[in-house]
Amino acid sequence: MSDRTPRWALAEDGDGWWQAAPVPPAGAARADGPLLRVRDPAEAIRSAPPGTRWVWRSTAAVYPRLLAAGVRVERCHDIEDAELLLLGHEGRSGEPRSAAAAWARLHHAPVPPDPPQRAADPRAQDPLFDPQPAAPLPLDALLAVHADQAVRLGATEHPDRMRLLVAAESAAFLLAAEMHRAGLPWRADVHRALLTELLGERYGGGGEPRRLAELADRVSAAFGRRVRPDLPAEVVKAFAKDGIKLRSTRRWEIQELDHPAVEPLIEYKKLYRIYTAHGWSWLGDWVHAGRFRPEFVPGGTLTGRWVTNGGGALQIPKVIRRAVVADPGWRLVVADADQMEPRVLAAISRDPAFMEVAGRPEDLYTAVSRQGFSGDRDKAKIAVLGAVYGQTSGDGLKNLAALRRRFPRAVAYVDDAAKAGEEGRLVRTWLGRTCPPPAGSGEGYEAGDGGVDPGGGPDGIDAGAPQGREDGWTPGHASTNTRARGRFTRNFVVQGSAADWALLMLAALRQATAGMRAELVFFQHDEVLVHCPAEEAAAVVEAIRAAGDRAGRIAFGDTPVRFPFTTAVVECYADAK
DNA sequence: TAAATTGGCGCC
DNA sequence: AAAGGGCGCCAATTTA
Repeated sequence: MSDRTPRWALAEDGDGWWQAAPVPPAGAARADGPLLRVRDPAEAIRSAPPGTRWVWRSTAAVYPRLLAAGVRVERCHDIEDAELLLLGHEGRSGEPRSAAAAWARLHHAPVPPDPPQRAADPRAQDPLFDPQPAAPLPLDALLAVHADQAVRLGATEHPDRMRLLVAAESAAFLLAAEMHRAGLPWRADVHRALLTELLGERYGGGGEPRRLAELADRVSAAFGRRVRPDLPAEVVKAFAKDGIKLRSTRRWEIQELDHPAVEPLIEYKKLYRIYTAHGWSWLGDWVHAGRFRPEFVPGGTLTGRWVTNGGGALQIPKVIRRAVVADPGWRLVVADADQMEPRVLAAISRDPAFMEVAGRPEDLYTAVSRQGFSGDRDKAKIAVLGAVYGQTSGDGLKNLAALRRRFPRAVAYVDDAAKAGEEGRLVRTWLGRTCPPPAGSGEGYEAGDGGVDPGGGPDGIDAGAPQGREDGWTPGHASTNTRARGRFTRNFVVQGSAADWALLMLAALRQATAGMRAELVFFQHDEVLVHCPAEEAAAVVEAIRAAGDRAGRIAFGDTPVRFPFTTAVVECYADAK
């Protein structure tokens, strides 16, 4: 990837002043361009050419205040995120990733530990809020780290892919800040009505909801004595008294039981969950002025999926989505990538038959079902998911054999990833995000080339299988932990590569909507919500379709695999299903 | 008493 | 239908 975009660096100098300068060409010691020293970083942005890629310590630390000043940035290079990705690729996950730490490593100085993550503030509307507080790094030091990162990016297994990953995740941090600022439209009045409808009135206006109390009473009545349904130990004991032995009180364990407590107990669990996780107090904490503003963290999981801090934004119960309503005259475009993970598996495994199936203009599982599953879509779906998740028992295992016959390379790809994990090696996503070493593998992890490469390349990173590991791994004896590690790495390459694709898709969509009034307001693994004026909805739908295609081409090159969306234009999120 | 762990369940 | 992967959050319980 040749990047002719101008690059400027921006750094806080510690006195409340900011410095900005063009990034010198590789090899040059010092910028020959202007050196700006300003009070307001927005001023620096406005002084540089439009489209500049901004090199800074942390997007989350800088960008909110730029947005508050009315300044948007097209692209950036987030030093601390790049450091995280590079350390991972080098087999050094867990080493501090702050810019200061990167600088210290470069100069063989004592490496400061990363500052602890602060909990999200429900009222975080303050643009100066910094989720990653850290000592500022002077401009020259930042430039030195940036130059070092450029060299290390060039030394990765697939430099072009890795640069793509770094650029895309940097864009994702820009988007995350923009989505936080925009907020998800949220009707507190609708939410309140919904809660009352589901849970009943609260005793005394703020106490336990009536329906919850009634259900708890019914559970007690069914057992003939007082049993609190939210205490698993009490529930297990109560069932035992009635001659039913339970390993847990999980819903799937109890729902088939023949006992009068089961029905009210399951209903209680469902409503209790809503009450505690998305009830009245959640509403008071998280919804202000008609918006829910979670803090999105791109790449917050090991696989590269995003997480959110506070508000449980990625676990909003479907029933609560009734409260997500577009502004008057506006719409929500809800787009869900169809079978994202199997399509990604087709693209990364290069299995010809699976790619062909994933390129047909129809439901992927239906297409798979015609290849050795005699049209049984459910069986085909179970087999595919079982392969991706590493299912160890049940129907998935039976159907896996049929899948392996028809799509040997696709199944071999995930099997190889599982084997790598069991042998203590590292695996990577398509763009190069790398899984951490197994717990207990200690210091000095040998990072080499590799990961899973069924194309016949070098056979992965050689971990050297250190002795005395906590996971009990020894050659030839697959422990429970070893198998779990295999399931993790198996899933990692698919879930992670899907997250790679999603990053590129979001970056493309963000770019496409930059000239519109439309705003991305929510993202959840394979689903994106855009809030836009009704008259823009059709253009947004098309932009999403194009972004999916473009992401597929940029990530995986020219393959027959398609990445379609199911898209709905609605006023209320709950109507999208 | 505070921090860490557990059980359970919401989402993908 | 359940069980494989990834999370966050809550309440209760255990540990330090």
